[in-house]
Amino acid sequence: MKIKVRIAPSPTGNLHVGTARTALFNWLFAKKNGGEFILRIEDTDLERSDKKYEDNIIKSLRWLGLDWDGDIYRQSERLDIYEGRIKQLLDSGRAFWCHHGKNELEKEQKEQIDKKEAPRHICEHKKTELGKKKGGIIRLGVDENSTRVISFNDKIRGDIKWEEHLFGDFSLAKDFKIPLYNFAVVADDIDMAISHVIRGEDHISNTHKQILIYEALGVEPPVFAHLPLILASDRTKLSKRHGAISVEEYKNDYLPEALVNFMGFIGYTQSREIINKEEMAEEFELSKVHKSGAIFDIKKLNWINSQYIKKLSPEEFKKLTGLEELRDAAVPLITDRLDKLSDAENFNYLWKEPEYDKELLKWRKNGLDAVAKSLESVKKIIQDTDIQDTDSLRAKLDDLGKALGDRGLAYWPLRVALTGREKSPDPVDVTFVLGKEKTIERVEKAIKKIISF
RNA sequence: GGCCCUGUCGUCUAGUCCGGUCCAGGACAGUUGGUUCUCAUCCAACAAACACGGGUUCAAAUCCCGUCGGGGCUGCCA
Repeated sequence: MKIKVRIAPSPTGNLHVGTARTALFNWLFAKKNGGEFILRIEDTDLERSDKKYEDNIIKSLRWLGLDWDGDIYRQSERLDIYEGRIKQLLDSGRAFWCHHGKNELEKEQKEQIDKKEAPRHICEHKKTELGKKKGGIIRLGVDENSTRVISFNDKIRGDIKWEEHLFGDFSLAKDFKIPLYNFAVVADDIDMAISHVIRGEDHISNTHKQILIYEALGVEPPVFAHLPLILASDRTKLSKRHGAISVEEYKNDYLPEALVNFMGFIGYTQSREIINKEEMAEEFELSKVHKSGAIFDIKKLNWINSQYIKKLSPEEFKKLTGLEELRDAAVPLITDRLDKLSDAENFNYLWKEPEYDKELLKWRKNGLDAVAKSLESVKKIIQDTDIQDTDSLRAKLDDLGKALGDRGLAYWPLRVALTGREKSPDPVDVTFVLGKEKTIERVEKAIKKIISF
């Protein structure tokens, strides 16, 4: 059997991280088994679907590197397929036009819930000729007296069973060319010869309905596998109120490789902490996917991201941050201490004049006069030294520190003069990046700050 | 309410199928210490979990029963 999987997002919002994770797992499964991975846009809900979301989904999947095979399928372009299948169901008598109004159905279900029953609806007139279209809806007939148990073997969870009489008739389409989710999915998966349906856990309860549709259509269902959900920190399904949920919102701070690496860990234990998707694919087994939901832990993502940032080449880093003017030597100073790309701004003293209060120049109990003296000596050292030779500059500053009886008195004021910050990389490295001229300029500026009050 | 899924450190998890090697291991986060002018890195250490109750057994995180908890679905959305 040819392995064929799909990711089927609906364009009602930007690409959700949950959808992205599902896409990744489908991608991994396809790669591992030499199968095909298809992208199908489920845009049957005309009111909520929007082309701009479709564009975002496509763009985001590309950004993540989750490339699909072949053309993009859109349900809105496949209406004939649904019409054919819905007529087949109508002709065989498995589906029928239901004329109960929406309100009537809702009222009935409410009463059932009050009576502590499973909400369901069975049309009495499904076999009658009343069924000619007159503003009704097409539903699949389910035998309310059935004693049958519908079951499927989930590749992640094992057998999942359902008693057929527990769910009533359900809706398939509003019209021949207006299919509803459960029906459209089945019609498409059949037409596209999907072999494995790998999707989120929230679809488990749709699966039995879909199996009934396969059955009515006389087609063998595919293999199903339901991934655990991505949870927010309050353990509920990740949604808008939890903040960043679309891939879009991660693009400024995170590397796609890092996000993919992280998503690979939501519901799966990879053999290494840092692993790319090709390596994940080699080891991927559906049976090893976890069953319980996992919280989206941004701190772990940050750590993974920092690991990837450290490995960035100066060219890559400059391109990603737009800091094209930066000297290559400055890049590792930044990337070694970065979680999120946008935090590169914290190192702007490498390309901008720093501003700071002169009090910051003080080292421990030493007064500003001692600081000024130290800076004068430092300035002299820098003037007389080839600063590209960091070892020798460091040695001279060490000597100064010894002479002053405190290494900090030599290093701290210089560091603040150059960066204007409490925390920064080694001032010797910053000197190297800034160059002799700029360094002396900033040291002089610091001295002036002190003596000009 | 009904149905379905699920339950090991704060978080992600290893171990559960085939009970002993687990007074439960790793990673992230946290805390402390070391290196150090500060930060980061690195190193060392600390704290931290088998949801609960029964049962089976010489022995249970692992098997059985029950309870409780969490989540999802319950649409003429997907």
